[in-house]
Amino acid sequence: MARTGRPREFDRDKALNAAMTLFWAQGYEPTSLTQLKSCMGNISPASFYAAFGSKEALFREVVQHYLATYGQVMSPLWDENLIPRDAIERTLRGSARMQATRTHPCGCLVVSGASNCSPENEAVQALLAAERQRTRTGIRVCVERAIARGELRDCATTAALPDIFATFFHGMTCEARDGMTSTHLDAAITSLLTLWDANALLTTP
Amino acid sequence: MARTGRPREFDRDKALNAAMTLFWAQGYEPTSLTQLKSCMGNISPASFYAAFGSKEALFREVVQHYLATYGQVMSPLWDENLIPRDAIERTLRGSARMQATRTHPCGCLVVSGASNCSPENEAVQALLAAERQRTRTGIRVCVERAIARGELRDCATTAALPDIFATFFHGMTCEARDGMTSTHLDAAITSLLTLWDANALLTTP
DNA sequence: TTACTTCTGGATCACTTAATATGAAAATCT
DNA sequence: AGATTTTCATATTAAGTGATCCAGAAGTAA
Repeated sequence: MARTGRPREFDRDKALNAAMTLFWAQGYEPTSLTQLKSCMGNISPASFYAAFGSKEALFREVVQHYLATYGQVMSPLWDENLIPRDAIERTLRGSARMQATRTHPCGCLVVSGASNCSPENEAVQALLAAERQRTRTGIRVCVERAIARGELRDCATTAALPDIFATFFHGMTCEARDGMTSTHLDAAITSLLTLWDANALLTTP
Repeated sequence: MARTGRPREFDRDKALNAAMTLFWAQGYEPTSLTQLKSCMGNISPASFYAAFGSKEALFREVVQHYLATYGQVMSPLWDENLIPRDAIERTLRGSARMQATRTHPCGCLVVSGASNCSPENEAVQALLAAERQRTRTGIRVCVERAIARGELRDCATTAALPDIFATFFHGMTCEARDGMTSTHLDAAITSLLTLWDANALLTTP
């Protein structure tokens, strides 16, 4: 795009990554422009606004970047080549490991990125809420597919499975941020999945 | 205490309740003094600081008030007269109904009250984190008591039950705030508890 | 009444917020 | 070279932040 003119002195990708880490740790509102500019390499206000537009625009870009990288732990949910149970198990385990890893802030940015918001930033909150809804849909589709494929009983217990998985999934953010280890989360997932297996149907191999 | 002098013109309890609602909906940091004073009956800064000390002091009082009222849905957890399974079921169902009720902000104040915090307000965050830890302990004690009483198998699945319940419990805040109804949460709890029953032992009546 | 205590309203504190304006510096293209 | 384009650093904007201060009003106790 910008072939001519003075090249920017800071690395835009590195700056975006640094911003993501800060937003991830503190959330949208408590993160100030001053903190952002500082962690992005002491860039000036002019450089910031020229490169990213505004705080909200930067946050939206951060969310997209997050979804394209760390958020990919959710991708099994949309992989129709996977057996539904596998898709959910991989998603849960992958997300648990990711959220509990200490090389970056704990928990999920989509869950905790804008959980405290004043009315004026409703749009930011809605952005993440929509993404969470997408996740719920993905889980529900997986369970319905399992029932349709005859891998899961069609009963009251399995009808509630999507809500259980979604609630558990979103709860992991709180647990991970409060220090629960990946090992503990993984054990909980193993135990939780016996709820699936208890309602599984035998499939002819 | 204050027998003499000019009596305050506003109702301190009503003001505290109004502040609780606002903190509950928006969280600690995004809630400004201006908003607080406004919702507390357009009281003046002087009146505010005389009655509550500071924003943080008010928040701590709000949390105590919350625990003493809405937070009482957790009390079965500490009632040793209840059968452990009952204690957990009542806590989950009571909390689900409370969190999804629309007469006040959705979700749990202890979970979402300070989830987005800058470093300078770490103390506020720690206050709620300690309370969440208390809940986890309560759940764990219940499960351990059930095992000790011979009502629950002692195996890997049941060892993970406390973490499952805690994660699910804290996840309800996200779901309730995103609009999940009490009915759906209740169905999820019913289904989740089959995980307990699948590992229950028969007790001689 | 008089003395004392407490609350109220308004002005104001120093500071931070997100966002601009300006002019010079540094690179590319013709 | 010279013209153009873009970025940079500094200063500055207006509004909002939590928190104080003070004069006066409104009550109680003697």
